[in-house]
Amino acid sequence: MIDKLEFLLALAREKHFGRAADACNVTQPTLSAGVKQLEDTFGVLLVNRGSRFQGFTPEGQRVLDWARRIVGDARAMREEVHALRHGLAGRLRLAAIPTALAMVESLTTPYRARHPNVQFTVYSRTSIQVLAELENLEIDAGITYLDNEPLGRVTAVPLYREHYRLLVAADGPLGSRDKVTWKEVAQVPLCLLTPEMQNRRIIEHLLYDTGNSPNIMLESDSMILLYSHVRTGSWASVMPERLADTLRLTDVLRAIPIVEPEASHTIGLVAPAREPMTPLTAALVADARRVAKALGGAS
Amino acid sequence: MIDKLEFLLALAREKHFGRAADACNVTQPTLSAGVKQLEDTFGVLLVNRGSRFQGFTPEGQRVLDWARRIVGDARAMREEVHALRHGLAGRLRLAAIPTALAMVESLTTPYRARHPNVQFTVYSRTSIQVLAELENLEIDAGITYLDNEPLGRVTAVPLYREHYRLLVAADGPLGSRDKVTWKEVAQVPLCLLTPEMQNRRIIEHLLYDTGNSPNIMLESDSMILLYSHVRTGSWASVMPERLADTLRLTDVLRAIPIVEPEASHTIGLVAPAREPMTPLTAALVADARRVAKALGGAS
DNA sequence: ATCGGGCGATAGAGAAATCCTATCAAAACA
DNA sequence: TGTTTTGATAGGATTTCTCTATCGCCCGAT
Repeated sequence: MIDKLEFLLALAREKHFGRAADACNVTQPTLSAGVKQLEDTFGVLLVNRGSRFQGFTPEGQRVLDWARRIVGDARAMREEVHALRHGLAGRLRLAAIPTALAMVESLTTPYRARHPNVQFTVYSRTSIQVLAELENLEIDAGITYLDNEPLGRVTAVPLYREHYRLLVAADGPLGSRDKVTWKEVAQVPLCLLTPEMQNRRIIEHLLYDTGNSPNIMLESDSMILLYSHVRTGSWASVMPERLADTLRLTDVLRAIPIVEPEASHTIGLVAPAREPMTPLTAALVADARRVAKALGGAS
Repeated sequence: MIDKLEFLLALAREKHFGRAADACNVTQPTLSAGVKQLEDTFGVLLVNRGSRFQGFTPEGQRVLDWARRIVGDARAMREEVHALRHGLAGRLRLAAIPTALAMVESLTTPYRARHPNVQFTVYSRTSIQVLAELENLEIDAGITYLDNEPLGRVTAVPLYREHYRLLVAADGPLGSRDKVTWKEVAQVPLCLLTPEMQNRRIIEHLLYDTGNSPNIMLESDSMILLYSHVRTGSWASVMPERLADTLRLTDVLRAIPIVEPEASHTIGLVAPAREPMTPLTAALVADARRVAKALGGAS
């Protein structure tokens, strides 16, 4: 029964019988039969299909909600019983938005000190993907914006606030200033994330609000690519201050506060709003609260 | 998987492999194998057995908690999907303490008017049993004291308050009085519930507090037996006023308020604290809130 | 000490389910 | 119109499940 519900979850995220089957390590006929069996026991069609996957019926949606819950609980049960015998162990699957990737270590390092047998998998994802994968139990927790997208059924722990800075060489454009306006920044050629990233959209929005259209010289979905370019001193960028600090960019570049307006957004940890949480996730949330205090709350 | 968890639930309430197997409609070896399989997948012993059932291990207790939750959710899922297709239908299993049995109709009657396809099973149980069976998912909701036992993880809806009256013929002992004290009542030979019932313990406690020892002429766990005796006019009893009214005892007998102290206890509906509830239970809780208002709240 | 009954584990056979490979039909795409 | 993609179906092998029958153990009674 529970494995059939897992089929449904896989189908929900893959939207494709074949790929969902792969994800479950079964063949496509097996997954088809599993879904069909669920439909038989409920006496209701769960999936709309016309020679290809066409989404879930209303009943399917409800079953999907329950499936997420039940499958999640079953996993939490296994994990908890295992933890009772062998202490906290297993793999914690995280996803973070690119601008938060550099600070993940401030969560994982103290966590590992406390629970050395826990392994990590950390994905770089857009804020949308973080929430979607959290929903589908593909990850245990995420690090993303708390104040932009609607969060859904999650527990959120604010970690810090992004304050935006112009990263530029001292002898570059505006490099001698103590503060700059968004209007001025819009004149500077910039390196930014690609537009599917919320950080890019936030910054773009602030730039467009000045009435000017910014000049994005280079864009990438990889922070390490942006970092290596900006570090040369020949490219400018707009970044959260804490990120620039963590990357040691402020050693070689100026990080100039951008005003009018002084925008900021909250970044935090999100975990499924399950009660109780899995032991691994619960420990992470507890650590996150401690770290948030160390980081000066969400200030 | 889920059916194995059901085995565990049955074992928890029957405390006996054979009887638990019967309750699950399987043979004893099948249930034994199911439990063993759970133990194998978790890699932990769940049940202490020394040629007979000796309770659960600590890990078994935790698994049991999860099992209650998962099995309950699975049932709720089935019920909800069924309700989406065919409207509310099925069987609502209730348990009420004896002194509340007569008022159950004030819940079931409006419920049935709204949802004619729902069938009822109502058990007469002690307040302890109500909570235990609620815990083990043997019943969907219960009607019991809200202010005496610790309730545990339930949602409670207060329905009314029990105010105690001396039921006695007009020409019987104290029959002409407008109010009596517990001390006086302690002198009267009474018909009461048996001592495992909380109502009996409440009344006995009030009587003993006067320093006298009451004279319990007749006791039973059956309300209809008490009713038929008291109705003759030759036996006296102490009952909640609303109960006496519902049973029309006040037509033929006097119901004299008992003071010093004017004790009262709250009776209410209790349902598992599951979010979301099963549709049948949710509808019952909604009705209970309405009925509570009609009854004048918990006053 | 021995017998008898209750309880749960074990063995083995038959039944049922699950899962796979191979194939098919329909729709989508070029 | 041919090709590809997608999900359903058929048939057979394998695994899993569940039953009957029986055993071993503990306990209480004789």
